[in-house]
Amino acid sequence: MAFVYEYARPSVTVDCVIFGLDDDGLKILLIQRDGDPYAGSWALPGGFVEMDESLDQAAQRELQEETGVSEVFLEQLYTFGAVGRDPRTRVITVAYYALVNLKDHKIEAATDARAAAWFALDDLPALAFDHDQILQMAQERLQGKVRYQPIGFELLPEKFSLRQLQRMYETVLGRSLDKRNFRKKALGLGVLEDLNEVERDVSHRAARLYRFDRAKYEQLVKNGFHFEL
Amino acid sequence: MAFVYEYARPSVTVDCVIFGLDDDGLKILLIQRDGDPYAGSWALPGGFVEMDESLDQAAQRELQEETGVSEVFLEQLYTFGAVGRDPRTRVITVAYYALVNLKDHKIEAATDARAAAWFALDDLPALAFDHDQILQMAQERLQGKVRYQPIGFELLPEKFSLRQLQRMYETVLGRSLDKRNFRKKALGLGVLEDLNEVERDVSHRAARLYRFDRAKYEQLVKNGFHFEL
DNA sequence: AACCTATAGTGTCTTCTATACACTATAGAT
DNA sequence: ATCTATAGTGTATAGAAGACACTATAGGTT
Repeated sequence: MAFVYEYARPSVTVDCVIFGLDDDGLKILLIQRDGDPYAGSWALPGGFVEMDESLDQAAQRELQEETGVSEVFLEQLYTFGAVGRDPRTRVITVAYYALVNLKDHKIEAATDARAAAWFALDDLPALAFDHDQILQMAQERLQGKVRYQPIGFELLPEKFSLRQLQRMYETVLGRSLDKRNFRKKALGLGVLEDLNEVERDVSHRAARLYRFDRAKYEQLVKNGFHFEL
Repeated sequence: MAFVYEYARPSVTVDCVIFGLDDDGLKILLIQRDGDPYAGSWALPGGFVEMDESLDQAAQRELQEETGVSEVFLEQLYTFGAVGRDPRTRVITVAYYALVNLKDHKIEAATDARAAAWFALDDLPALAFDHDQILQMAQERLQGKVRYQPIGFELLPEKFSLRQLQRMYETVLGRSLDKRNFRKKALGLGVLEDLNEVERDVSHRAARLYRFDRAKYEQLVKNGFHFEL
């Protein structure tokens, strides 16, 4: 492995853009940096990739260490490698993104972060490094992807009503959808399992609850079905 | 920059999947490796990222050095970082892909490669490292992307007939398309400039020639137009 | 008990888009 | 003059997307 030391080579980090949904809309998870550079600034959770872990594993580990959030479905977003993006030295970062149901994931700041917190997308602090660029690309990817793949189900609780599903789509897409057309289409996809249950303790007519049937979804995809919502 | 030496950190390379089109169909550009590991094997052109160049620049440089192909529009594909993908040490590779018109790009093997050559996709040699995986992902991306973005124009010469355009789409998508419907749709997009010229020296009725109007395309995209072919 | 409020749930019509499909025109070769 | 290979053109049908308004009901309020 001598060549590793022959020249200075770029280092590799991972950074995670974690989207969460609650009644106020979309949020993202940030940490407050403890060490230099950008000490005190808010940043995406992330850190250096170790020799004995894959990129995916590194992203999961850093997310867990810095925020306490674990077991999320992280998807690779893009790799950022501009020369000056870290003021200290050359750092290439592989960015990941994920969607989580905000209520399922309690956060706890840890180790190399002062704090971890959810921020509304329209009320963000200044971010360290080029993390604003990374976030922007993540939002674009999310909007593009949610239209033809049912990734958005990660944002919802296990059991959800069609209204919750519609609001999630409206929030992510940033526009309103027609109720009847949405329901027709969502049910027509054949990946929602009707639980024969209704909401409880709501002061209006209770909605039926559904579950996302991932097995049926994967079967349809295998047969070449093309999703779109 | 002391920390670079405190621990062994993964190295970073770039690899390029270059698709070319000629009358026989889709080809990809490979180099024969000169040094270990996999000496003599065919592989995707690529190499280590230097400290003072961006990832995109590194991909362009390695492609030029190893194959003589330059000035192509490289797009980032995915970053591969499994622990054992290079037998020597830990190497993370950022994969790029591009489409070129085969006749415009004469290849010339150089420096750290024995040879460079185009290979038909259905008649490939065994590839070094995990390059078969990278290639497979590139093919999937290409098929997905060609349907809703006019990237395929890179595969054609500057001036082309609608027949050439249709054959290119058929080749990439792997299925045949209806001539009249294809022409209707292609012309309807409004990004083809009619050059008021026809083919020369063909032993049949000569086809009109068109040019891809990138400026018009970008203007339409900016106004939220959603392409699909 | 009557009423209020908030959301659930339901169908039809119109418009647009995708697809299937067959013949005439013409440049160059024979 | 004829042949060959490809250019170029329009319509009809089927399916998908989008617009649109009312009745039903759980719980709260008076």
